[in-house]
Amino acid sequence: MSTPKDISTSCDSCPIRHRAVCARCNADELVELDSIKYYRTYEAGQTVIWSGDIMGFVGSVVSGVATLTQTMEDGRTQMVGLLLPSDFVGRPGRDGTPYNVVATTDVVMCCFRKKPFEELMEQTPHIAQRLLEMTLDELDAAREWMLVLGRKTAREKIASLLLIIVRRDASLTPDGIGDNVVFDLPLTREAMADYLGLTLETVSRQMSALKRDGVIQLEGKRHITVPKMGRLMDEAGDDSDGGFIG
Amino acid sequence: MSTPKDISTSCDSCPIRHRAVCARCNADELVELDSIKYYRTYEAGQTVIWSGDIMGFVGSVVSGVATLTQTMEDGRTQMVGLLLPSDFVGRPGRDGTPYNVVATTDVVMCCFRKKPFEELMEQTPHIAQRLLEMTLDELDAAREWMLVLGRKTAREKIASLLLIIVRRDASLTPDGIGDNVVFDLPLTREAMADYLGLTLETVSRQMSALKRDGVIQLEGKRHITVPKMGRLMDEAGDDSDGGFIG
DNA sequence: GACTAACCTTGACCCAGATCAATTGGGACT
DNA sequence: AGTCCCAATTGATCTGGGTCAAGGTTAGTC
Repeated sequence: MSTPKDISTSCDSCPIRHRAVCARCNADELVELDSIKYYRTYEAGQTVIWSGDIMGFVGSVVSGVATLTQTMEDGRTQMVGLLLPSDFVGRPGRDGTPYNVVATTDVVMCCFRKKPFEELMEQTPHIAQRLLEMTLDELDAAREWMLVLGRKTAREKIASLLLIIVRRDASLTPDGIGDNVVFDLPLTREAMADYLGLTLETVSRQMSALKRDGVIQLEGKRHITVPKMGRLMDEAGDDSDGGFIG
Repeated sequence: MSTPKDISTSCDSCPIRHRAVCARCNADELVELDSIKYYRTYEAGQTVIWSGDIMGFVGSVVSGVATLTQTMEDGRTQMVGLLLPSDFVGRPGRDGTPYNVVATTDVVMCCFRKKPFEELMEQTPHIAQRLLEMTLDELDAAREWMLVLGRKTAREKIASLLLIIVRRDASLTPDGIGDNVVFDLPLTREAMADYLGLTLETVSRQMSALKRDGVIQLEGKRHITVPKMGRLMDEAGDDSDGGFIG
C-alpha cells in the first residue's frame, strides 16, 4: 500500500487527548473539533508535506514519529523539528509550510480541515491558549537545540539527542527517569546526522564510542539501554545536575 | 549611570505600536494595557535578566537591540535570540527564563507587570492572538537559524547574519530592499560569533574575506554597505532567488 | 596628545569532524 | 539457505575552522 489510508477513532480513547492541541477542550468543544477532523495514516518513509506545498489541513501526530526538515539547493539538509505523538503540524494563518514533513515510522495523524479549524480557533480560547503554550514550548526546545548545534561536540550532540528522546518517551510514563532505561531509536543514523548537523559516519563513530565507553548498550542498530542516566547527562554537557538525588 | 531609569511615553507616538504584542489592540484595550505598563531603559552591556531569575514582567523592546543567550558551565555560549524593536521578552505562564537577556545597545523596554498581563491576556483575544502569531514567527526564524548553525559554512553564516539584519531593518521602511543598502551592525564580533556558533577570529577573517571579495564594504568596524543584495544572498546560500525581479 | 582599554585583525599551527572508500550485517524476499 | 538491498560500521586521509599568539585601531579620559 502506498497511499494514505483514512481510519476513524473517538477522542475518548485517544492516546494524546490530554497533551495535544485539544488538551484543554471540554466535551462541547470536542464535538466541534470532531466534526472537522479525520484520521490519516502514513507509512514509514512517506512524505506528509513537501516544502512549499499548500496545506489543506493542520493536525496532531497521534502515533509514530515524523521529522521537519529544511534543505538547501545543493542537498544539505537540516532537521528542524522532531514530531512525536501530540505534536502539532501546520500553521494556522499560513497556507504553505517552508519544511518537508516526513514520516520516519508509520504515523497516524489527526487532521483538521484548515479553514474550519481557524474559524473554530477564533471562537475557542481553549484551543488558541493551548496552541500558544505548545508553540512556546517548541520555541524553547528549538533554542536548546541551537545550543546543541552551535556549541556542542559530536559526542555531546549524540548524548543530547539520546536524552531528548529518553525524556520525551518518559513524559508518557508518569514516574521519573531512573536507570536502566530501555528504548528504541526512531531515527536512522542519517536522520540523526541531519538532526545534529553531522555526517552519518560521525554519528556512527560516536555511537560506537559511547557503546565502547559503557555509556549506552546497543542491541541491533536501534535498541538502546542506558545503564546510568547521570552518566549520559554528563556526556551531554547539560549544566543541570543529575536531576534526581545525586 | 548604572541602574535602569524609568521614563514615560504614550502609545500614540510609540514606534512599535503596530508591530508589537499590542498591534491588534483597540483604543480600549490600549487603556487597559497602559494601566499596567512602565518604561525602562538599559545601557549597552547591561544585563536585563539573568538565566534562572524570576521575571516580574514581560514586555517589548521599543528601541535598541538585546540578545538572548544560553551558556554552558564551561563558558561556551550560544545566542538563541536577537531581540529587535517590537520583539517580545518573557513568557506568560512561566516565572523564570532559561536565558540571559543582555542589552547590546542602549535599550528601551515597554514592560507589563506579569500577573496583570496574564489576566488581561485571558480576557483579550487580540493580545493572545498577536502573541501566538509572533511566537510562530519566532519559531520559524529559530528553525531557519538551525539550518544556518547546522549546515552552513562560516562564510555563509556571516552572509546569512548580515541578511537577517538587513531584512529586519528594511521591514521598518515600507519600500523593498534595493542595492547599496547601508546599515550599522548592532553586534560586536564576539556577539556575531556567539550567534553563529563560530569563534570571533573566524568571524573577523570571514568579514575581511567578504570585504576583500567586494560583497560588502566596511567603514570602521560596524558600518556596512551592501553594493549588490543579490550577491549577498548568493553568498548566504539561501535557495530563494534574488527576491526582486531577477 | 599620550594613556588606557576595549575591540578587532592577522598569522601560524592543529585537530575534530568531513570526505572518500571499502566492508559488514541483517532483514525480506524467493 | 542463498541473494538482494539498504543501513551501518570502520578505516585512511583531508580540511575548515578552532586555538594560541601578536599586533593594530579607535574612542575615551586625564
